[in-house]
Amino acid sequence: MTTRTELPSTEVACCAPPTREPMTAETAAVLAQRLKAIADPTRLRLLSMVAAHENAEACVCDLTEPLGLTQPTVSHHLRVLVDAGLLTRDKRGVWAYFALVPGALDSLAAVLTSQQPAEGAAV
Amino acid sequence: MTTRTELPSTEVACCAPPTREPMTAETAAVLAQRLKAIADPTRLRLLSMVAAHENAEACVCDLTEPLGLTQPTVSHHLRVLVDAGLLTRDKRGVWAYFALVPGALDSLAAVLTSQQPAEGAAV
DNA sequence: CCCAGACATAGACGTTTGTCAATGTCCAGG
DNA sequence: CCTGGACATTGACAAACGTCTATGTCTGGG
Repeated sequence: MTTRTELPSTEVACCAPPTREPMTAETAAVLAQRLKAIADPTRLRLLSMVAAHENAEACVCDLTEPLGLTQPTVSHHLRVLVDAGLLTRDKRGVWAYFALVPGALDSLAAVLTSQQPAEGAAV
Repeated sequence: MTTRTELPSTEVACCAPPTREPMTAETAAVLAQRLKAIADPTRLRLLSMVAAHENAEACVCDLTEPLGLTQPTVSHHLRVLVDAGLLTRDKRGVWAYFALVPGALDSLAAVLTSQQPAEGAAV
């Protein structure tokens, strides 16, 4: 830490002071948790595969085989995506159908571009 | 896996077949690696703090104190962000100045919304 | 009533990640 | 030169993560 605090202006400062307010630690923690949900190759492919279906809806059995992973692993990743508010689970009969939450990915992307919290769009 | 392969149409299918091509494993791996760089509370705050400066430029000494972390830890996170193509490092004299790469965050966000690789905008 | 199949959960294990203390490197001043 | 300060690098360690096997739960059919 440079001794930039309460010193006369003769002291050298390495950079200019901030003009805007930086992100809060709490906001960063919430955003990071949501980003962690999609910062995984398998989960990105799962999202893509669900989106590639006709009604943006797919069941586990169709998602397991193309990934080359076991069923419990796929189930685990799907749970992470559901908990992050990116997918919805709908169990009809024996099968569980997963669908994209409309606008969830877009609101996440919007936070990155605007550098604004946009707390209202959170889960 | 359901026995949906090479069976007559009398077999029940859990969901409709995909209409579009899902994301490649390689594309998912590259995207996930870039997302991992920003899927961390400390790094999100670092990006925000750099962006909050006047010229979108800041040195390590100004970033360490508000985070409450040690200097090597901050240096490590900055390295991750530089490697991910989100920040640039400019060492002038004794100090190292970090600046946002214009459009880097936006191109990352654009991939999420469009669900398209957009490889041309990669690092 | 029992069985088979679809999916979830629990526990275990190797790998990755975030953090720190200690040390190295480079630049500017005296 | 030699010293102090800014930053990077290394090594170590605990926590978190991704994956698997084994098992549980629930539903529909015979």
